[in-house]
Amino acid sequence: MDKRLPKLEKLRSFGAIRRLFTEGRGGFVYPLRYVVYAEHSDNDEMSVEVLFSTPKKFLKRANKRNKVRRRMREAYRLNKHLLYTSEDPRMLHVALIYSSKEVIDFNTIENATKRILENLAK
RNA sequence: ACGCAGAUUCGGUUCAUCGCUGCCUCGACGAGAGGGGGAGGAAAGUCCGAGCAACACAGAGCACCGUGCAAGUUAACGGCUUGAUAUUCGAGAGGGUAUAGUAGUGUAACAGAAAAUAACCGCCCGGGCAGUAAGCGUCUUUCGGCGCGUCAGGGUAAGGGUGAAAAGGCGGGGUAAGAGCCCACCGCGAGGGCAGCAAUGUCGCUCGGUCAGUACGCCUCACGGGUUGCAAGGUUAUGUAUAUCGGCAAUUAAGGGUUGCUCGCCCGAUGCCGAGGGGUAAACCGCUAGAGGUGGCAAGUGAUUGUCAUCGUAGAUAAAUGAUGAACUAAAACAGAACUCGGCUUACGGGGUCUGCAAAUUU
Repeated sequence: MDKRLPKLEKLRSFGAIRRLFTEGRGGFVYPLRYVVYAEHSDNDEMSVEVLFSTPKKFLKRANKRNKVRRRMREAYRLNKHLLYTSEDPRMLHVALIYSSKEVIDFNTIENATKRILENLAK
């Protein structure tokens, strides 16, 4: 199973991000908010681009934002197979946004990430 | 030893599994494999000073801002070092704070008679007791004397519980009472000698009789200050404008630039010709070897400097340097590079080293 998360799987294009936030649909699983935009895949293969964000509004200190973002990325990396085993191949753009003023431990973040990915895979 | 003071230093480590990033080698510049790098003492605040870059540059006056003891140090500084003076905390080692000038000028809460002119209380002097006010007691035969009170006048700044601060202090003389009014000593100021580069210190010296209040401002003086910051700025690809630039013609006027204002200076509407390029958070350069680190020796009290040797030490771009588990040992503190340095300030669990202090306690 491929657990790597190279730069190619990160959402980096400005236009795609703008489209994601204007046209995507969202949800919330404590402590994460997520936004998703789906397209039909051209070659019938699953392809996902993901974006992690920790707003300065919730965590003032840069080192805390770093810590949380790294936990989110790690949780996604270890569980992204949930998406790739989906029955319905699409091209997905996903944004995961941290929404808590506390620095939360890895297990909670991982459980939230799992539930979000299971929802998206349906 | 415990306890203090100062300086300096460390800022979790190891293992396992799974990852991220850029560099080197193989491969084809791809995929992939291997190797060896990968946050801090403050990376932070953005408070000073520089480098670097672009733009501006015609100067003058006024304003504005910053700095303000001396000498040194440095690329530079408002930093640092050593020292000076005053004040303050501490038993001590030591620590904190302040510092140009005073010619002029303003303000000083509360308290206090009064906050710098001198008034008030008080003290003293001689006079009146009626005209708007007050006489009384006592001695005396009376005139009148004495005492108290009271009224206005004059002389005083010794005393007046305050306060951050009260117009030199103490003693003697002097006086109606007092006062540097006079004198001695101390203090203060000026000069001179000596010590020091200097700030300044000091004196068996000379002069001045009062010369010196404190705090905060205004003010004055000296020195300094162009603006914007790597999203600076440059190269390449694509290439449809209204930005922008140059030339010519035309026009002197709205406006713009020159840190703020005034003057001065410069540019100018529009047309034609030529150059140019918005966006795509495009790619690359800038981008890390630098006033660099470490060690030795030498100079210096020191900041620092010189010299020799040696080391190679993050360069990301939606943004890497991590996650989980285990052990040490206790779920380490503050905290995350964004062009680069020198400082300052602020945050910080727990240690290590060196030097010094010694009031109390224990050995």
